[in-house]
Amino acid sequence: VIKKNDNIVLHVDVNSAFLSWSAVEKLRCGEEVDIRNVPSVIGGDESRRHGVVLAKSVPAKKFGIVTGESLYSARQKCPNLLVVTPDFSVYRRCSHEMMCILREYTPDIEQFSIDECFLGFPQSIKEKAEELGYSIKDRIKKELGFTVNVGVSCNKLLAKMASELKKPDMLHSLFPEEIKDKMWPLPIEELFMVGKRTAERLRNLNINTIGDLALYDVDILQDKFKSYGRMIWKYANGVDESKVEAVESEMKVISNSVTIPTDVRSKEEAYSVLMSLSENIGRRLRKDKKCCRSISVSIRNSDFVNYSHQKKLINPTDSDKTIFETAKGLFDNAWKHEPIRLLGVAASQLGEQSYYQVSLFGNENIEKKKSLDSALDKIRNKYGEDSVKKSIQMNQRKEYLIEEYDDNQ
DNA sequence: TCTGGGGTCCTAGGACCC
DNA sequence: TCTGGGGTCCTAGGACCC
Repeated sequence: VIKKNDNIVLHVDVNSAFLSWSAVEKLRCGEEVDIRNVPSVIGGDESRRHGVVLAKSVPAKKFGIVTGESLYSARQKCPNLLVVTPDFSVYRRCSHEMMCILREYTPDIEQFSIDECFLGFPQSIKEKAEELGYSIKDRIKKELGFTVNVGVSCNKLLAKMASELKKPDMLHSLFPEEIKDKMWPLPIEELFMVGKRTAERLRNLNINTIGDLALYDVDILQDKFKSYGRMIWKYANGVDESKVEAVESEMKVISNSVTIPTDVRSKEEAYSVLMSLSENIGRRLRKDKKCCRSISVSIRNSDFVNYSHQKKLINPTDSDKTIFETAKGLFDNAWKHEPIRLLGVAASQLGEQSYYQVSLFGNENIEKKKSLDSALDKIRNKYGEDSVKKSIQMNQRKEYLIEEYDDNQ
């Protein structure tokens, strides 16, 4: 039974976002070549082991280069590949400029990621929906210099699937009556929320296309894939009851992780990294006026195996020191004494700072920690913090400062 | 010089309580 | 003495998204 949805939803998706945005920025700065027209990718610094493809140009795609693969392998496919360093401040700016334009069309707008968003409209505009989509697409191209794909349908899932159909600089509709022709022939992994692992398991059931999934027995899917089975079956049938959420939902987790340029082998080195990660988390918590009630530490070893430990806190906190001390303890319990490639710290079970402050009692050191953290926030805001190296120097300095406030929490 | 970083959500199993 | 089940909380791990 397909539920009828009374809304029109547009999905706007920037084509090769990072690459397009870097291209626009380079042209703006007077560079001659448009990197969109040559085999190019956006990729990180391989010497810091950030060597993955974050976005690719259309010519690069013709060499079989895919997002997420290593630059090493991308270069083997295309020896003359141009690799461009990402510039996230440019991306944030371009994203913001696009969102400002989109907001002119409706207040019912949900940003889904840095380069995607959903726009909700009343059913009454249905006849003009495509025209509206085209004008949005062309206006972004004209005013901002990059192209987007637009999907038009009656719910978010179908609008998103529509915008993925053929790229770049295209608009597609995907209303329920078009599902059979436009969506069902696609391979199963092109369905939103069906990744590599699920695609493999579905293929073992002889489910190869989205249509195969749509027509499969939902009870068997539910048995094998639990709630996820029913969800992807609904998606394959174009059913999605979720609303365009114009109000930003509260962040549930704040995390920070880093691939270390060379494997960490000692506890002390690991502690230094955990300290700067903890400070980053603490600062962001305080900026959002939030406290966390749970901390987790993740480790990726040199064989790329990940594991993590987490711990619920007795008292919610936004203190660098408490986060760090907890992370240190978690690390000591988790670490298998093998070379470490990546370390991460995450704070979850977030809640309002003010709520926790009134509900807290018996911890007089909170105010002391607060003043220390806010003093350091000011220093960091003034001088910036970025590189792990620089942070480690600051950490050592902070180590001294912190001794005076140690309360053995 | 092969493989980033930041998120959301779900499940399973154990502890503990009634 | 033995057996049982439901509910909640916590942790670890894994799927997916961009």
